[in-house]
Amino acid sequence: MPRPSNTSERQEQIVLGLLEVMAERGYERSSVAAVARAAGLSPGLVHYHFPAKRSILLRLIDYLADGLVERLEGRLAQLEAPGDRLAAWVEAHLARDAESDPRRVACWVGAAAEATRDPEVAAAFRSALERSHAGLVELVREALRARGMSTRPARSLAAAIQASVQGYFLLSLTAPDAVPAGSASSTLLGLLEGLL
Amino acid sequence: MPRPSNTSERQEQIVLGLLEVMAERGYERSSVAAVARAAGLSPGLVHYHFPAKRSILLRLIDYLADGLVERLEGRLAQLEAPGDRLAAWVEAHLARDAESDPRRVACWVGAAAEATRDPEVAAAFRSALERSHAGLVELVREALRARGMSTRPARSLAAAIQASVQGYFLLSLTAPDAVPAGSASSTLLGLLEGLL
Amino acid sequence: MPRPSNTSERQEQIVLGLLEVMAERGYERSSVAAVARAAGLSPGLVHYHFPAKRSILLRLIDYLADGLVERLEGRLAQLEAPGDRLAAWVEAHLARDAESDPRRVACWVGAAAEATRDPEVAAAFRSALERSHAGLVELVREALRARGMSTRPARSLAAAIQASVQGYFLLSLTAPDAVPAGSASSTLLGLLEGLL
Amino acid sequence: MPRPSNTSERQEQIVLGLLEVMAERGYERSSVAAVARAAGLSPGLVHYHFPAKRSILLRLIDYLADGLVERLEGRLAQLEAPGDRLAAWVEAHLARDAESDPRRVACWVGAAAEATRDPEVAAAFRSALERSHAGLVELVREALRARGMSTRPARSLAAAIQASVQGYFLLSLTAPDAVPAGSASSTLLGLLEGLL
DNA sequence: GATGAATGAGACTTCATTCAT
DNA sequence: AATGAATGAAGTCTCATTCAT
Repeated sequence: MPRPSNTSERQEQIVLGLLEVMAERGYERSSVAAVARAAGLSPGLVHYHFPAKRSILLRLIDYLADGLVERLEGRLAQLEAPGDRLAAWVEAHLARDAESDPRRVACWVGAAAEATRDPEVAAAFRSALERSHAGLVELVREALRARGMSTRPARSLAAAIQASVQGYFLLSLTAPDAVPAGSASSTLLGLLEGLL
Repeated sequence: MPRPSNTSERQEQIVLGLLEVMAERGYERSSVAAVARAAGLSPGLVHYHFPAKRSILLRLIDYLADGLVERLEGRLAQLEAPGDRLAAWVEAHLARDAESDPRRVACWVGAAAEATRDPEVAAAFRSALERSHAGLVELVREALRARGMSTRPARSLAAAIQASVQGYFLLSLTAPDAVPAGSASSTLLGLLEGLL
Repeated sequence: MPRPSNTSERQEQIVLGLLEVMAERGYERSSVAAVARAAGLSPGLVHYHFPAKRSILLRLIDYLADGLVERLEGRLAQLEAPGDRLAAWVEAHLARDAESDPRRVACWVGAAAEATRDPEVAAAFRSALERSHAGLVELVREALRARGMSTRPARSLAAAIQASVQGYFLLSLTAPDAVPAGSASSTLLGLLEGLL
Repeated sequence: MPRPSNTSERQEQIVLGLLEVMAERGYERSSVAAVARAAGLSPGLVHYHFPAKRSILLRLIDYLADGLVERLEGRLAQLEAPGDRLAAWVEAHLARDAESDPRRVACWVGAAAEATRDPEVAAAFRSALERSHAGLVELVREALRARGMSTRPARSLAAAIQASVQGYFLLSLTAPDAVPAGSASSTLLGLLEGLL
């Protein structure tokens, strides 16, 4: 009687272990042993379910993107007005509510740093980013159209918004005092308001 | 007859070695031996001039800030109009010209990631950031005043600008395709224009 | 109602798995998991049918000897003249025809190396070697007798022949260019001719 | 005052450590730690002087070849007659005298087995073999010429001699009882005598 | 009989730091 | 000041073997 595979549960368990450890120590210093401990598993088992440490990170990046997309879709579902929808995108990223998890932000920025030197991580990171960015470009285009403006600068504008969001992530981790509490999403939306 | 100290030249040499290696591999993977090699020195000498590997990073963070401030002052020196001065700040950060060095950006983002988990690095990073951020807040305030607007949102606005800049740094390293070439500083300035 | 045992089929399957993997990677680097995969079985099953990894090797050594003896008997069956029979022995070992399998040679030499340090493997290897060597000594004796020569040097001669064969195996794996194609068995037979 | 490099002494020390351990356990089971211990060094130091375990083996193969060539040249120096010189080649390989070291033979055969699956080791092994084999071909050619025979079969004959030698090595390790003591070189020379 | 998860020891390798010279 | 050898801890990964199902 074959034993049912539990690889996907275990993998998620391990990814959550990395999420926890990496938020604290960064990727490089998250030893496989520590990740295993955080996941409540034996060190050997990690390599039974993942071929290498790096592949856990790749999966974690996906996992973070999944969470974001889900959150985004929840907020977009009920909105019609282009302006509202764009605002919802920004808030899904920047709102610090019960759902949001600072560990996720820390891992995300850590993954970005890792992407800087590892091509495989870079690809995963880009593709994860793309999942929210493609939607953003479209939302910007809608908003421009709704106000009768040219959609030409849509990509540049989307890039500016994305950059702001990523930058807020980074600042919230490294220099939170520089960002007045709660100002992030409202200020960014204000800037957009001005332009549109 | 003691030899004349050459510690400060040597330290700069070593800092430049780290700049080079870290841009390629990240901080954690920059071995002291590799840094020494890049600096044209022996591994032992590194620890003669620095107590620990981390102190090289602390010094590098300062070095990066020095470069930025210098660049900033050069650009601000000749400008009077508040709007121009604010634009100069943005361009000093985002312009990709002969002076700018992608390795510096890579190290800066790497340092940010490192600051996430090491308090001492965090302090150095915050203080380096502060050196350009304090000026930014003041420039924003000037610009608001020049247009007869309240200076109340100055800090929030400065934070948004800073976030955009940091985010552009991060995106330029991890997903350059998302940012239309040359759009960074002009788009950000456009957003500010809209608001002011 | 116990299931009928299929251990012996399974064991052969596993031995063939080792033959395949070991020819490629050597014994030490042939993981049980890889052997199982090559055999189309699960890792756990290997240890159900064999107490330890080493016992697969012991069985493989026997298996290789079986193949050789079978081949030998096929060739000897129809020959009467002592000279021909000795030549048949040599050719059974050295001919590279459709029946011969380079993987077997690789495993054989790998087993020899393993025998160097593991007494149990050494015993199995010696006993496998003996199965073809005993016959060889006898064939040499016959050949000497047939020419009216003393049979005293039979063992030494047989050893020389055996050494040549084993050495050709080794060279064919490590330095095939040193051995002109097809020269092995004819040259060795030529040397014997000269002596006899 | 720079410290004088001792890398080459250390490397030799480490190679001798591998010689010792590998003769006993084979290459794969010779842990770097055990090699270091045998060499009287700390484990870390081994990797300071060698980039990887494998490179120690490459160096050992060279070392073994050096020893053989030296021994060979000593024996050839004083001989003129082609027949004697060929005999000297054989004896330099097979004589078991005070100079000869069974550990070297064990390592040599182990290296051959390793060459079977590692291309870099294979190259080193082939090149080491070539150092004695090139001379052998020439000696055979001389001997044939001296007796007014065609030198055409020189390469095949040399291969047969080389194979015998390598085979005697292998048998002496795995089945010494099959080879009557002291018979190796005299029997092989006898075979050559018969042909020439 | 069969599966595949689980374990834990041990392998190779890297590296910050120390120290004799 | 400077060199480069030396150390020892820690990291990633592999794997024979065991065991619940």
